[in-house]
Amino acid sequence: MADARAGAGRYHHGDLRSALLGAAEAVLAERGVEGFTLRECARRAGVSHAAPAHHFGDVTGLLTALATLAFETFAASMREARAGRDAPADRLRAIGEGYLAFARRHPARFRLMFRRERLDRADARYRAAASAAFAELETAVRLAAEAPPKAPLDDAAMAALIHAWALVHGLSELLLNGQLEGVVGDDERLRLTLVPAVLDRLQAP
Amino acid sequence: MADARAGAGRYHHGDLRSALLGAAEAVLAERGVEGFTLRECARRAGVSHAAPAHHFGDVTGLLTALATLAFETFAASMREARAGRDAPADRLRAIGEGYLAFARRHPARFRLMFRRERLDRADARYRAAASAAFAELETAVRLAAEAPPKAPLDDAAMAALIHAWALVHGLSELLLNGQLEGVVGDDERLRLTLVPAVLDRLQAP
DNA sequence: TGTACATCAGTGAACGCGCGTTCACTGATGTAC
DNA sequence: TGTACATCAGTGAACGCGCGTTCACTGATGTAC
Repeated sequence: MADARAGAGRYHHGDLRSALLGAAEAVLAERGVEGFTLRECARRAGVSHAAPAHHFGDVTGLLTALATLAFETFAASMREARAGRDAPADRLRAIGEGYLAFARRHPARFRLMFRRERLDRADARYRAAASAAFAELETAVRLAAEAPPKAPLDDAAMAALIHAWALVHGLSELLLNGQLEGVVGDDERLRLTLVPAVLDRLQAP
Repeated sequence: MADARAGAGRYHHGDLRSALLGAAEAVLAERGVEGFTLRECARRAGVSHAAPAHHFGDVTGLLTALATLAFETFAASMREARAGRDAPADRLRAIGEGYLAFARRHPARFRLMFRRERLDRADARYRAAASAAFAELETAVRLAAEAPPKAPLDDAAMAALIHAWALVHGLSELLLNGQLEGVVGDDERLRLTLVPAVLDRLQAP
């Protein structure tokens, strides 16, 4: 019978790729992109420091894989938030909630996804995942702006899309960086009243 | 007669503090916060690598001083943009333009200012400079929302303030990270039509 | 069913690198008398 | 005007650190026959 605990004392790990991604997730959450190192990931996966190169090549490779997974979770967060909200304005607002919810729940992943450095943005899987996530937002804006499903967006609709994205992205950034604490003070008021009020502005494109 | 070129071959530099800030500015612009090191700053200032500690203590000290200067330039950028624009809606829009203009002109400084790590956000001068910059935005929103100059903002006005900040901040981030390129394609259209159209949304709080 | 062999996954020692920090020092400047 | 001395600014050698990368290796797995 095979050992149920994958990798326990065995020479071959069995599923090192997944184990490394899990470890990397934790390192990223704890130390951010800046403090992220391959050696620490290997350490946590209980494997020699040269092992990750086998699966991901280098730091960029591992982080790109991580960002790809993050984009998938991100898209799922928006998809879940919009479930059952059929009116276009409701749906757009819900997408905003899903966007923000992900940023708050996974700050390190969120910051990673939108970086330029240490990420291979030309990677096919990364691009696909990023596009799929963005499509959630775009579709919601299209519906709210009553734009046809496939045709290129005209200036007004495109401006509405950029507005929606910038608004919800900026809100995420400001919250993540703790910038709004200095402005509002009362955290309850910020969370329960102001943030929802700002998200309301997504309703009318 | 004293040597006019400060620091030329002399043991005492004369104005090392300024020279280090200048060098640090360049290092930051070229390598970003991540690639920022004290030793490189010292190298560029033509001074031993232990010298910066004398003036700034450590990396955080130097970066905090740099961020403080950046906030001052940032506030100036908004002040200049609003000069001569007296109608409240015009003024708010102009503040947005100044905000964005600074972000585009000084991406590394912009990113530095809003960081949490490697920055002493409790530093008095840093706080003062950050507050002064933020006051530009707040005042413009107050005028546009017809809120009294000193009293605390009510929910609607506060939401308008956060909306304005998030919008313009998010737009800056997305542009800086090149996120919008994949969406719009045509750079002219983005710059000349869409960004102004998004900034227009600052007019009605 | 067994054997040989290729392929793959992971090891561990070694390398060179640049960093921040420390520390005794030295050269310059300013001040007291 | 001169001298002594304290203070300050900057030096340069040394330290330890963790990193990424390389490389010959070894142990396990799978496949061909």
